[in-house]
Amino acid sequence: MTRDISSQLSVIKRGIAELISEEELSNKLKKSLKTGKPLRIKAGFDPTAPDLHLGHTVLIQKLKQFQELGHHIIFLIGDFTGMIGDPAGKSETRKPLTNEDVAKNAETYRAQIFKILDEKKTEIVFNSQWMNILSVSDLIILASKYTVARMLERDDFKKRYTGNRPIAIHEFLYPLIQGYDSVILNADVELGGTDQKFNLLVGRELQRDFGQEPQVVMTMPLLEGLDGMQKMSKSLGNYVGITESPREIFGKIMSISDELMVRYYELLSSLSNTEFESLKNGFKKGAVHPREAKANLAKEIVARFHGNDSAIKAASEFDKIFKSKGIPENIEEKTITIHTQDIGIIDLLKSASLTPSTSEARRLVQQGGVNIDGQRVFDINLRLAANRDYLLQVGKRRFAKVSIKNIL
RNA sequence: GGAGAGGUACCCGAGUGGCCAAAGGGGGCAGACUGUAAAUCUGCUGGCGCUGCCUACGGAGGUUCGAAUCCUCCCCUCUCCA
Repeated sequence: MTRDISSQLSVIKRGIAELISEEELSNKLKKSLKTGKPLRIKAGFDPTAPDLHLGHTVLIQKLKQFQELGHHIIFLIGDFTGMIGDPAGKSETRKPLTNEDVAKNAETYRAQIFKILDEKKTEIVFNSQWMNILSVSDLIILASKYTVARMLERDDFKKRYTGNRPIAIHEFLYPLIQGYDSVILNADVELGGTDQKFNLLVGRELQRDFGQEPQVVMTMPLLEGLDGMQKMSKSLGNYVGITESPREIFGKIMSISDELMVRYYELLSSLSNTEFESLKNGFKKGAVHPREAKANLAKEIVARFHGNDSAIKAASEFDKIFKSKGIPENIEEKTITIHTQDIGIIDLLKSASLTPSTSEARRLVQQGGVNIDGQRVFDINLRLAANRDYLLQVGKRRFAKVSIKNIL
């Protein structure tokens, strides 16, 4: 910890949504510098969704910055809440996670976050460690520290309450449990998305009740998903998973709107503030070509998770397919076995899993979305002879080399 | 416990006996165009043995030639009262 307070603060504050409060943080940093004790930085994750996406990395990038400043990162896996199961409001019953699931998901997390964080300097904890041994009376005491009216201050509770939508009792316990985690961990700072603000603030109250100095609360903006409207989430399908292939990640970044690209630069790229501002202005004035800027962003992000070479390859592959209308390398090869001399195009598309249903296959052919050996096909009754290979293209980006073998 | 409102496709949301595989919007997919899987425009968007058939409007029965729409019971959500 060699950095002075103001330079630490400028790094920490970059890109954040809210800081409660800067003064408290500054005091904590001062104390830390004086005593040589790093600050304890907490961030919690839900193990029900083991796959991290770019939205999560906004937060993890911030943790990394703290880490680089020499502070102690505590990565909390909320396995206790995960094992209870998901809150109400869902029509389908969700099966609660088993110990095995949690362990597996935690392993996945570990592998994923250490693409960004330094493994040696990161502490991973599970809140089941202390929640499992909390007695009912302890829980009731915990619950007595908060009121319904205060719970209803939380925006989504309020919205549901006024919108006549259900709120299950245990949902009120979640903020309390999360706050209690901060007490147990003696957190100095807790990071979360802006949607976590309420929960994080509950942590402050509880710490005060338990005689601790309240944690500083820092929220990071929620990253919009690929649609640019709703927050990025797996269930909405508008996400970029960090374990996805370079080609997928690159393509998905290229598919975002120009407007959203600026936002992604702001929250995801490692550009400095001044670099970001100049890019933003250049874009506004038309000096920066949006396509090029987007490709650079896509490359940066692919490189982060797959390395530089993969990024360059993904970029050239993308150009090949979409700029020069070429075909990618490494096309998936499939063999279809039939018992007749030939096979109908619709059947083939379905057998090769290029479409989920025959109806979908029909629609695609009728709409001109299917090419065979570079030739567009419109006839849904077209039959293809067996014992040869075909290059199938469905839409712009689904390719397959299909070999049809007949066994009579 | 009582009274009332409601549960529609991936999501939101219309529809109160046949013209409803169900308006409209969002999302998704495809095509055109292009600077990209941007933007914009157009089409499509339950399944299948596809000019027809099957499944579908919380669940199970019933009335009817015919039901998302009417009746009965059940499940779930919300509001007010206790």
